[in-house]
Amino acid sequence: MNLADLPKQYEPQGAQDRWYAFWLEKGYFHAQPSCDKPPYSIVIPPPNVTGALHLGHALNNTIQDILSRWRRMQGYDVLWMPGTDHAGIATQAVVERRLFEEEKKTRHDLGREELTARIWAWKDEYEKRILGQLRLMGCSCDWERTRFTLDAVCSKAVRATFFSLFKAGKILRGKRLVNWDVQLRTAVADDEIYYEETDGSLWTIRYPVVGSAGESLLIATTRPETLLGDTAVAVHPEDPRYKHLIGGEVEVPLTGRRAPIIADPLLVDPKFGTGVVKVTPAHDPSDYQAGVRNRLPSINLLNPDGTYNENAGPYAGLARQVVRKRVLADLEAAGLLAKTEAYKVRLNFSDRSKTPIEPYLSDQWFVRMGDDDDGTPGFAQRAMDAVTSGRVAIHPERYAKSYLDWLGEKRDWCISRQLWWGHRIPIWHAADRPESELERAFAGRSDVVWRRSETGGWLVSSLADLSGDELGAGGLDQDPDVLDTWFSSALWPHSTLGWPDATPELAKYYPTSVLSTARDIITLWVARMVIFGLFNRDEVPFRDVYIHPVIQDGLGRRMSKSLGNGVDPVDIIELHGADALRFSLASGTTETQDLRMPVTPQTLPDGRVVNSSERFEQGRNFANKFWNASRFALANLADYDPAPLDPASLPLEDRWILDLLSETIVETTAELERFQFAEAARRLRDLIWGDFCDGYVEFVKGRLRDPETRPTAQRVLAFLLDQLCRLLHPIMPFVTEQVWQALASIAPERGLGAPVPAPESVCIAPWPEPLAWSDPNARRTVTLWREVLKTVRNLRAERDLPKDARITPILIANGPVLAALTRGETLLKSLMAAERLTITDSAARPADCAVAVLPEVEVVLPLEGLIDPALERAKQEKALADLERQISGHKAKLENQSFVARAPAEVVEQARAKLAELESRREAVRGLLAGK
RNA sequence: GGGCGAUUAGCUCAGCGGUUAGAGCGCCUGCUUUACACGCAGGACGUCGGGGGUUCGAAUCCCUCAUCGCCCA
Repeated sequence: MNLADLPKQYEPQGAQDRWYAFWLEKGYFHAQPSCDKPPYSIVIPPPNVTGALHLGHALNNTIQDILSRWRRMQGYDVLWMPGTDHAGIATQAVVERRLFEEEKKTRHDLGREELTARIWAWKDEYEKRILGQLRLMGCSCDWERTRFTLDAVCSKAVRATFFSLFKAGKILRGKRLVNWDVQLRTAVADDEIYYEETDGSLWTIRYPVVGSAGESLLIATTRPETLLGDTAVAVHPEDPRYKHLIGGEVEVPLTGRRAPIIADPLLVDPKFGTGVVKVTPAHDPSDYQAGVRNRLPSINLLNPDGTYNENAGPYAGLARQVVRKRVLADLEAAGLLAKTEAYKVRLNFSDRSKTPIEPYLSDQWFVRMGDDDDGTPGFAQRAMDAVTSGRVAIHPERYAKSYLDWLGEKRDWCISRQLWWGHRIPIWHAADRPESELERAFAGRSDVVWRRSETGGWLVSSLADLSGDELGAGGLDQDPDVLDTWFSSALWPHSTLGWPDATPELAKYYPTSVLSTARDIITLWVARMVIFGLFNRDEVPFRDVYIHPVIQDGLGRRMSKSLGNGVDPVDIIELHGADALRFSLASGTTETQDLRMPVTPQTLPDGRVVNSSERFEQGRNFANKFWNASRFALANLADYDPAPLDPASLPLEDRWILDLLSETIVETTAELERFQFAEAARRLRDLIWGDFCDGYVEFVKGRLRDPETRPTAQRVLAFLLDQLCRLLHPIMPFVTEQVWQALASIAPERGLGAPVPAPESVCIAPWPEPLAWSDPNARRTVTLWREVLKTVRNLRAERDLPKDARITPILIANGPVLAALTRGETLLKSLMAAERLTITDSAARPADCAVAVLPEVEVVLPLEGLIDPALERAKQEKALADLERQISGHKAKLENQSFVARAPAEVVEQARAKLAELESRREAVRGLLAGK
């Protein structure tokens, strides 16, 4: 192969297109349940079809692909299951917003069927885009098995799960206070709302005390209109101002209703405001809790669209803001408004519609998380046990705490959403009637169960859709709600494998090996997968959970569209290539919780200005470095001859790099096993750049020029390149395949001993094994050579020698060190570009010379006429002072009796040896100074 | 309010009880040395957030304060 055939700079685009297609064509990513390789499986955290992938996705999928490719090379039958999530409210909100912006229509103008059709179209577009992005990144997913949380396979699992939950009594229905989005007309989860401080007012309202003429309670509130739903007022039980009123009643202004004065130490802070609060259980979360504690009735004032309902009497049918105005005016008129003050209010907004959230009492469906009445551990407890027992291991370990804390609350999971996009709840409502009618209608059917509803009537759940006429025309109405998105996501590790059917995939790949995800969904998603995995399969869904860091910009802010600080992985691929993206991300994947990437604008070849980060240049440069080292090797392998080789007879520098390679294989493997991606990347970079490129390539150049030594050097070089491709492949799949294929064309058979044919792709090449031998002596010797070389260069640079100056270095050493240097004489001389190299045990030095005293060798550079003696002397004096400082440090340590007595013997010994070495170097430097 | 984490070179991060605290980027100096200027060679830059403690020995363990971030109320 000719150097001219290979571009000087690595061209990622061509390699990406070519080799990704090749891998697909070969079917390397397709798992085979029938094969006898052991399984290794990962399910992708399905990206939401709301939008395209961001850098966080790129990071997570890089990790998963590293694991998948590495394990595939290790000989596992790897299944990386790809797919996407319908993302319920998020997707519906996006489509609804667009519908309104573009056509000024709401979902009610379209109807359920038409709206969901539009969302499906959106889904098709984004699913395609997302999966395309994963391919661009090089992800080795099993595309033939791609799933979608709303497809037939996943839907079947959802239906089966709901049905068995219902049958097992784990499904509850009840009135609960939820975060209500009045625009989308649905409950939203706590994590789907955000807070904002706004300027509001604090109104103080007078509540007359019943039966105590003239006495009244002053109550401050930011939401005066909710007094229409007050069912109590509360004071602190120990508050002397109000103790005498507890048990009495007040008149709720404007309603003509009476409400009790209750004592509640949790709800009331006597130091805040007037020390009296109104209690509106249907419209405030803490009031709701107080209502439950004190058995208060609730009055729901709201219609689903946010207007006030008939319970608001004369205010019925009005919007919240209008009600507030009228209530305030009416209070003023009645003389019951005592005070109005400006006040900062913390308002909740829906993340989806950006409108204020109303706490709203509504019928919702729940999955029971608590333990059974007889003490049998419930869902939350079982999921906690899975982690505390170690059946699921979370990495880094500290994240197990948030998992356990959250589950420890054992709060029921609200699974209903008043949306149109999602899995419809498989419940049919029937009016009250004798149970015998149900028994008759569903006689002989095991796929239908029913239960009495707490509001009267029947709830019927079924595995198959019911027509609605089973109890006579119109006797059954399907519940309009859909399930929380997390319900289907919680099934992902087994639903994607075909459960409830007993598929070969389910048998082989469940439980999966690793789940890689972000910490913000440990509770929402990870915990729930464990719960449903245990419920449906009686087995945890994965053995290891890896929590990756969150990517932020340089200021520590999350990347987001609204901030304009987001980095699009596709842009990075276009700028620097997929390997650069992957390597840079892997390098940042430490155990830290946040990964900062300072964002800088950059111009694409087509002129578009996009966000990038300088950190990606790290990966680009490394890919290019590897590419060029490979070019060098390939160009020198033209006449490669795969004859057998005896590793024992190789030169020291070969044995040195092979020993380093072997060590890196062991360590990189260990780092990957421990999910230490940054460490793995660092070790590979150090070996390839620091040792192979900077060291070995320079060492071997001379031998490649000599026909005598060339064949052996070539065989080692081909072997090294082969091994490096394999090691680097999981992180940088494209450049390694590009090199692998080029290598195959000139050195198809390679290996350290007897040559063997190389696999047709690095993608399926076995993961490297460490060598059977190690050679500490080669390591020591070559390390010494490199130190000496560095020292000579350093002397040249520091003494400002002209670059073409012919030097004649002298190396002074004794015993084994002298021998080690002598073995490297030819190599050292050539790499120093020395006219003459003297290696000796004689301490005689020329008069004018620059000297560096290393621990075991003195490097002397004769510089007759080129040297300023005063300057040289100053340098040696500085070196002497440096040594003195260190010597006194070590002396003090060794004179300390407790150190000698208490420190481990080997540490003391080390200190003694170090001191001896420092002292001998000092002697040498003193000698130099004396000679001047 | 509770929990978790961070604070080390200008920036991004390693190091987590034992030599003189490291890397990449950036910075400075010199180099068209036929693999690579996305490079090579060399260099400068840190009282490891403050204070206390444990220890023969602390960036590393403990306590405390400060600042920042995340999660849960």
